[in-house]
Amino acid sequence: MSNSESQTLPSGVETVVAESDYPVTDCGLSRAAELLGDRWMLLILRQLFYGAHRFEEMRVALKIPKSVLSTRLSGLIQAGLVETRDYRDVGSRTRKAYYLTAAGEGLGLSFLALLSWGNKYSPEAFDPIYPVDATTRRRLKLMLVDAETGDRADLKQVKLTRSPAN
Amino acid sequence: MSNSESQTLPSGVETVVAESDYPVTDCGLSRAAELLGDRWMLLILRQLFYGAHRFEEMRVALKIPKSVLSTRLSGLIQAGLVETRDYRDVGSRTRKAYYLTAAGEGLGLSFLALLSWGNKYSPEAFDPIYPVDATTRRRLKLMLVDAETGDRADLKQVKLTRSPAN
DNA sequence: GATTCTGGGTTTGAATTTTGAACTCAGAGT
DNA sequence: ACTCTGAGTTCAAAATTCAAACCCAGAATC
Repeated sequence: MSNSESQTLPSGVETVVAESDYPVTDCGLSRAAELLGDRWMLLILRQLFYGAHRFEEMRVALKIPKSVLSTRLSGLIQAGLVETRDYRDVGSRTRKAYYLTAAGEGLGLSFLALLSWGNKYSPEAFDPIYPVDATTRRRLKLMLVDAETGDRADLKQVKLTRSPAN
Repeated sequence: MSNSESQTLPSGVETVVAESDYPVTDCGLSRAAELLGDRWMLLILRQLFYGAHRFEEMRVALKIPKSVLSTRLSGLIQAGLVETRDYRDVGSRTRKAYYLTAAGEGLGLSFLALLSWGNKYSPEAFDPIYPVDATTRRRLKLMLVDAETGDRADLKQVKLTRSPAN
């Protein structure tokens, strides 16, 4: 219990906390936690990223109860991460498929980060999946860089701040 | 229901799926979902990132029931993301504080990705927190790059693959 | 050396959520 | 008219979460 200015963190990360010590209520992560803090959300979003768009497809892949899938998808729609589009298979009536909106797609980087973390630290990461560039086929990774110059930055050097100019 | 080779995804992302259509069981994301797919885990980890290491500190900040905090912390320890260290305040006996291990710290990038996503897409991102470089104070962001050359890559160009050489 | 205080828990029973199975609905095909 | 299927909804049982009460150890105080 110390500051209300600047604080060095375990990771070497430093935060500037405006007035309160804790909770450091960064709305950003709270929002993410609220939405993804659920046994199924991440997995459902993964299905959408990977190209499973239909209710039944997802239900079978995830072995998720229909009732839960239904309410979760509604939630995602309400949260603006998912939208529906009609489709029609021959011999079937028109049905709804689920697609990510821009906000949903926006989670792409987070997904890659989590995927890479999971590969690296899961006890037995058998047969992991890597991101590569679709054309060059070269391996890709996430990096922290200066927002303007693009200079490489280090996670240990990260400080979280409230106002851009500080 | 189509391929078993290569697949173009909604985001323009393409996957190479070895033999099965769905589920594309990338263990990486499954692991993350398993651990973080809980109302509290992300928030607890955030506390640890932000420098709250003591039980009571976290409990108050998050308004989380003691019993839940207790079991979650045990879970994090078992999962290898958190370890305890003893500390001693004057006038108190030795107690345990919780710190991120290397695996825990490894989630740093994912956190920044989620934070940035939350800031960008939450309906009302009041007073968001940004990552800046601790010394230069310049704004930082996450970028997808070629793992070796460091050339900038595009999320739309991402393809997920199983074997490094493909 | 008995008493109090506090952080860090565990226990408990009630409230909530999740689950799986059964049921519904709508429209296409036969 | 009847059947079939994807996409739900409903419902009771099971699991989980919650808040409050209780416990425990050791430091300080008397």
